[in-house]
Amino acid sequence: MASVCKALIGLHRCFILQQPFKCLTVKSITTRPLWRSYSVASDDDDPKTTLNPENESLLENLNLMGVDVKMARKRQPGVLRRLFTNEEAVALFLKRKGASSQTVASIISRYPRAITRSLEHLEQRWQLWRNIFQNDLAIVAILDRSPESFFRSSDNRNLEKNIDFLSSLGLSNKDLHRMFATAPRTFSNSLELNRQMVDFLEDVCYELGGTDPERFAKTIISRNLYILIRSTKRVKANVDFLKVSLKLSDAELLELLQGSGAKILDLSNEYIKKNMASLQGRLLMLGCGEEDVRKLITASPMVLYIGATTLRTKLDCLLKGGITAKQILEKPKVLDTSTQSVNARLEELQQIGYDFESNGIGILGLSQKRFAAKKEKLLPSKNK
DNA sequence: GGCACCGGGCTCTGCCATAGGT
DNA sequence: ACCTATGGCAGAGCCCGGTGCC
Repeated sequence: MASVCKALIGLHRCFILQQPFKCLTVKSITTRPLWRSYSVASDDDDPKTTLNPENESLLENLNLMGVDVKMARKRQPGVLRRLFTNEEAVALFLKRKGASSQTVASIISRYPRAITRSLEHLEQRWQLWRNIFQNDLAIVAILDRSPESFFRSSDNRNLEKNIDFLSSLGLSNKDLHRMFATAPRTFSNSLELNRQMVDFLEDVCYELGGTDPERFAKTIISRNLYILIRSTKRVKANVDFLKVSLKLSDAELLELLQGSGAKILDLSNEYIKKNMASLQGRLLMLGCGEEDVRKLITASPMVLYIGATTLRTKLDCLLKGGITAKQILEKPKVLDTSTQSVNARLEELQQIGYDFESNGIGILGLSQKRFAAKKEKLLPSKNK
């Protein structure tokens, strides 16, 4: 069978050699690729379809596998024109790792280039991931969520170098694991790109008069695992924006960035600006001073994470419940609670006659468990 | 026991543009 | 001419509990 296949491939090559074919750039495919009888489109008048028709037996195969061919075509049309692909081997490989047929189909639909990877490449890449994860299913789950992260790069050596590099920064295994799980794209970045971000962070530290740039970079990355999938341009814009708009000294900015500010560094720059403006506008309108707002944001940069609309509804909801802007400034943690929870809690507390003026609003920012316990304690005394 | 402070956990893809290779 | 690999972007919060102080 294999020899027949080989012979056919040889024949096929002779046939297609006259064509300008880049379709044979199968440098990474080392397992036996599938040979197919692809029919040249009958409509010879159209040079496009004649020169680059889709591989019909591939389409058939994909259809049989339950792949959404329409989606695949939209995403990576070139893959459907390839003469040699590995869909069967890839599917088998993934299934052996515990992926269901639906998962496999969904992965290929969303990232068709997956079927151009060789078995050898896959085994290697999988092994590198397995050094981080305990079992195959954890990896399958990530592939199912984000096939592109796993399949986009064909460079396993680069993946290896990235792991080495990130480990060398002093990131713990736990951090690496979380990064693989939550920002897998990081590992498909070129080593150079990741290095650029780390260099950039270290430069920021230097410029702000910090003394331990390596620790600074490590801290920010570990606090914000998404940072490495952002552009330095974006992060720089955010650093600059925070510095100017919060009127921070170098030392203050340094503190902020490696503290709670790290989490908002990866936000889109326009978004962070919009949120800042909206927050300032609202609070000033409610009679807060500019300095109050500045202090609030410096102390709880996470408030900038909240979109303008969410913030507006949340503030409205608090105010309607009788909470004052001043109380919110004093206990910004309440903004950490979802509008839904805030609403529910306000209602529950109103029913038992809770007085925010004398008891404060801290109760609104507790975890569900602590809130329930606290409420439980309030009840009997109220009923007496 | 109660509170404040703080940090951590979860989570984040799917698309487009383009340089560069054949 | 066409394809691959890679960079970059928009999108948009909430919850939990340890610890230490009173």
